[in-house]
Amino acid sequence: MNQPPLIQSFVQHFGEMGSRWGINRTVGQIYAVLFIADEPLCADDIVSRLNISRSNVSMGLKELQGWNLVRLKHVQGERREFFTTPDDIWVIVRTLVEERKKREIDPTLSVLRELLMQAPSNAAEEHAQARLKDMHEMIELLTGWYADVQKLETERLVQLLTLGAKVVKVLEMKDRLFVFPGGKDKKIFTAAKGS
Amino acid sequence: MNQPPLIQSFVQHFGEMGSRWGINRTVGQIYAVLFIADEPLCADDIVSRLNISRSNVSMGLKELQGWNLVRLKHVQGERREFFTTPDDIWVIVRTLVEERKKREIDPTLSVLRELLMQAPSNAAEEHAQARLKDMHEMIELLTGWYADVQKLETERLVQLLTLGAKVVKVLEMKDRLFVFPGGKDKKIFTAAKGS
DNA sequence: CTGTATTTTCAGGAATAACTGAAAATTGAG
DNA sequence: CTCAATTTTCAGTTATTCCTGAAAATACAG
Repeated sequence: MNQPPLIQSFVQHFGEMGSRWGINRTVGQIYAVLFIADEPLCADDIVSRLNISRSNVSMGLKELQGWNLVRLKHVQGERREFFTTPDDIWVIVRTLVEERKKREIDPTLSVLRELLMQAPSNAAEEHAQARLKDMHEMIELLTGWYADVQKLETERLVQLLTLGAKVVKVLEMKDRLFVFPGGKDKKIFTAAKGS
Repeated sequence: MNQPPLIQSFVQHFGEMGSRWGINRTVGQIYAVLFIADEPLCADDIVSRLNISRSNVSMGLKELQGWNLVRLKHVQGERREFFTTPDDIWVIVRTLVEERKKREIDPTLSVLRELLMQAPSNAAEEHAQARLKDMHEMIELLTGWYADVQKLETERLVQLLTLGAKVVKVLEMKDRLFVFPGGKDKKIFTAAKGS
């Protein structure tokens, strides 16, 4: 089936990017087709849009489901299975980040933890371990921050992103304040002198 | 050359992760060897540590240099070239993020911009474009935030990461304050009532 | 339960990517 | 400039990943 040129370009681009994203061309294209479709698609819809074999689509969909990037959606009166991507782009981003973290970071984190448990047996290992420690601390900090931010509602998250580095200004401001705790939701703030 | 078991494990792990990170096993191992070494290494050092061909090392180093992940370091009285990774882990993280953004996000951003310039020619394209717009806005927000945060000194960055989502608390606090601008570095803050 | 629609699996072939050794190119000491 | 040390290139080989069609498995209407 011939697609409008806009969709065509988008799908083709996602295919080309696929390899850089750790999936293959076809899987990237399948995702793009689902993402841009205005309704759930069944496997055969994808076959006709991409000119690839039915079995390839089956495998691609399975991989995308493994990433939690596509969802099964049953269509009234249809026996076949239909697939969609979430409407909310932020749900998609969250899933993508979560899954990439799971595949690209968590295994390394766990190896680093193991290796740091071992006692170094000579000078070379000692230096190596110091290096691993640096890497480990960095990843812990990053993943800790991520775990924290991930919990935010999307509205808050977007707010934070919009603020960008300006948030640091707010932090600096906070540093200059004296905080007198007066209960959980009742604090008194007063300006401090100097910077 | 036989490496201590700790280093061996680390290098092997980086090799295994390589494919998930968009580089191949060998390149991952070369990087690991350089990262963990306590001094600059020349190509032959890497050959002997990894048992791969000299030409493979040459290609791997070239790729890593293309990522700005390894640096050339000349050693006193040596004709051969030596390589290192930066000592500062945050320099490494910054480079990694920058390069991945360049490869994995920027091309898509530019395609999205192009496609959004075109006028949709029918209903299908109209829906598609709305979808692309969502994606585009999300990426712009994310990359804008990144561009901003990237400029921070490492100390500030770490501070921000350590704070995690608590930064939102600070934001909420700020919201409850009345701000009377009194010059660039001189503001007066006073507590507001209610939430 | 039967038979058909649909999906999944998988062995074999096609396409890509990775690796090597040999040869060419480059570098720099003398 | 010469020449040996060193690095890079690249054609051919090997290894890996991707894709397909056919067959098996599954799902479900009747």
